[in-house]
Amino acid sequence: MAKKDDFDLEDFLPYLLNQAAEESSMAFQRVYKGRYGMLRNEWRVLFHLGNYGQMTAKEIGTRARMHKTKISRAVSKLEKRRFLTRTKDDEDRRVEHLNLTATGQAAYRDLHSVAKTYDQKLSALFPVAEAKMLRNMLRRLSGIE
Amino acid sequence: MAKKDDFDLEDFLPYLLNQAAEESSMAFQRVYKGRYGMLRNEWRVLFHLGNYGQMTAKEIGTRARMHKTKISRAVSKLEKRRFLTRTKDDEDRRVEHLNLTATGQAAYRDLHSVAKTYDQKLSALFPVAEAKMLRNMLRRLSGIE
DNA sequence: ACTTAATAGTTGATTTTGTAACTAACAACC
DNA sequence: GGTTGTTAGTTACAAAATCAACTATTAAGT
Repeated sequence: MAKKDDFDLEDFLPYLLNQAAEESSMAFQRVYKGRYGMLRNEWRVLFHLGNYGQMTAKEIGTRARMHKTKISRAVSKLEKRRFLTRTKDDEDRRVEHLNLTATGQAAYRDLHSVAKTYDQKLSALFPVAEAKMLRNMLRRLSGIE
Repeated sequence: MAKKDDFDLEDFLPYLLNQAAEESSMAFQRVYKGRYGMLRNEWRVLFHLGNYGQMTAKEIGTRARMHKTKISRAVSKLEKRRFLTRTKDDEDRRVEHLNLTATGQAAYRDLHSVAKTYDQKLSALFPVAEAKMLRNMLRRLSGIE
């Protein structure tokens, strides 16, 4: 019996995106969780600081599109584990500048290298041009309103 | 100052996938939440039953890759709201067959049509061939182990 | 038949998230 | 300079996810 409708749940882009996102996050999650007991938000904050250097919580939130409470909690945990330090801005004392400690940087380098390898493995599923196109399409989809 | 490393966080596929998934889910979430007070898991169960007809919780879990506790709770809520009914299997009385009620089917049809329209809008961001390729790539990424 | 293992689904305790209200600091306006 | 508004970040409480333990039923091995 053929489907009476041509639009199948498994063609629904948000669904496909979710499945792919979840599946592809899993393997990597096991690494940062296993090695450093980190949660996803903590890893994201770590990665942003490692990648872009000193940032404020606000800046991370804007870039990563994370809500400020997520960042606040992630920063607290990372601070408790001595992965980062805070320093108040002199001119605007509401603002805190976040910096990775040596420990944090080591963790970042480690995870960065795992991520890079993993990304290459995923990308290798497709021809180079297609993998590049995929990234562009995903970026485009992220910018919808 | 150029980046010292060629691998940027914003190129990381799991990250891009998550952003795109989250962004594209949001608009649709507002609909099923607003119209029917549903959560994502409830919508997923509803959609599976609407799409494939009678199923067991186990079958839904396998197809949608949802954990059984999520399904159990989603099914309870949908049952409470009279969107579905359960019937015990005669041969194996552990198994419950789930079916949408008329109300459930109406909700499904409504949301299905919204999803279809929304999917077309998303797909229209790209040429037809590319949109098709995107789906294929996402399916491929979902099947990684 | 009887013990052990496996399976479908539920429940409860803990962790994590989400939402909203909050503090503290700055800015703008009059 | 005092009122009002805005912004950075935190905290408290409710909602939801996770993980392990649980019930009930079936299957398998002896």
